[in-house]
Amino acid sequence: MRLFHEQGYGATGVAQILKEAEAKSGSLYYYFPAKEDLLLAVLEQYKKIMKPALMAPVFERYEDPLDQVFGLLEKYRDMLIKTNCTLGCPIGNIALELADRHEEVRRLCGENFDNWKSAVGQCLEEAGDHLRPDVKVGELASFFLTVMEGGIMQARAYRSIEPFDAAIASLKDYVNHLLKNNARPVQQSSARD
Amino acid sequence: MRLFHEQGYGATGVAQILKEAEAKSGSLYYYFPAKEDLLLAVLEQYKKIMKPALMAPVFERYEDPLDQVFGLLEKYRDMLIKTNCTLGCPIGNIALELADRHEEVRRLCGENFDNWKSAVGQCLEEAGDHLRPDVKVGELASFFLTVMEGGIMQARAYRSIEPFDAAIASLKDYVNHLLKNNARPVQQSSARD
DNA sequence: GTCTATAACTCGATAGAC
DNA sequence: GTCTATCGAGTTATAGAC
Repeated sequence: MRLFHEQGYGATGVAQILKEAEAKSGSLYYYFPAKEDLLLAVLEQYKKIMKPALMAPVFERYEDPLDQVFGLLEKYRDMLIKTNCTLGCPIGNIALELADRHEEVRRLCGENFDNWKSAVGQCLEEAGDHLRPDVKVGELASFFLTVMEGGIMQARAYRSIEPFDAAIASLKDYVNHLLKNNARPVQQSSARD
Repeated sequence: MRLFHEQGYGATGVAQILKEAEAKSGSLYYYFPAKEDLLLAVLEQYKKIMKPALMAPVFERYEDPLDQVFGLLEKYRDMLIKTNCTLGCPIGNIALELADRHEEVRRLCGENFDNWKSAVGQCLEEAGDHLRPDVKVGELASFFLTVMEGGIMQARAYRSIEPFDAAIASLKDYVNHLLKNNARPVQQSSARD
């Protein structure tokens, strides 16, 4: 899981996996008939842990559903900062590297994205009272994913957090335009965090 | 250029390049000492042709600068449609695959992004009269790139144009919020095209 | 400058002993 | 189930003839 995230699937050799896992090829291939099966298992694992390991801790820290959503984006920002803007979203990486060639991989990336958007969409539903009635929650959740993935890509390409922060700032600005007039606006910068 | 775009850098073997180019290894390595030098040349080539080959034809078709920008996005949509949502942005692909490992590659991806945003930013400057005075053109241009790249990623992961179209629709909605009240809004769907 | 042949190495995967 | 040894194909790159 870690190596695929850090280096990508193709660039990670089975030999390195065996070395860092302190396992032998016989053992690995007994459980995973091919390298690709290992990737599928990794993607299944991401599906399993996304909500309990990634979202739950964030959602517990905030009451307001919009704070929860932007707190989630902050998690990805933390990862960029910690890795000097080298590590991106593990699903997005795999999707761009392999979605065209391995249908099963593509499907699992889609399911991970679905779960991500479903969780974000749920927050937006809860914030529905503060949103203008014509706002389509599903499309907005999809837009959150789009902006996050695009922001991560630029952060990695520039090896700088700046374009990611700019993307989130624009997203917050947009969300504020979608709020009813009497709603408390989403704060720029870390004032809300 | 084509093979790196279709398959990625790592997944494209020198042997395949030689075969499809009908060249022999001796010739290739005479001009490009290593495979990576070929990639650098490809990225330089993208820098060269981006404006004359990609942007100029679009910008000629439209008078209104906002039409020009969204016409450019439509070009990427065309590519997704033509390839059944398998081919993405060549620069974004390379950036996510190699930005962490090859500093020179990363720098060239950044320069390609810079040029893209500079061209989009110029359009936005020209549309400045219709934009609210507090709109920061540079940040908005960066947001266009973010949304486009994120939209392409989702389109490829779902092998469907729908999430891309949804992303562009949200972006248009946002831009309309940034327009002065007397400005003609950007049209959703193909009404403007 | 371009050719053929191949070196030197890594890749994913397997066979067979234990 | 796990081990060692290794297969065969594919990789990037080079040497040397022309």
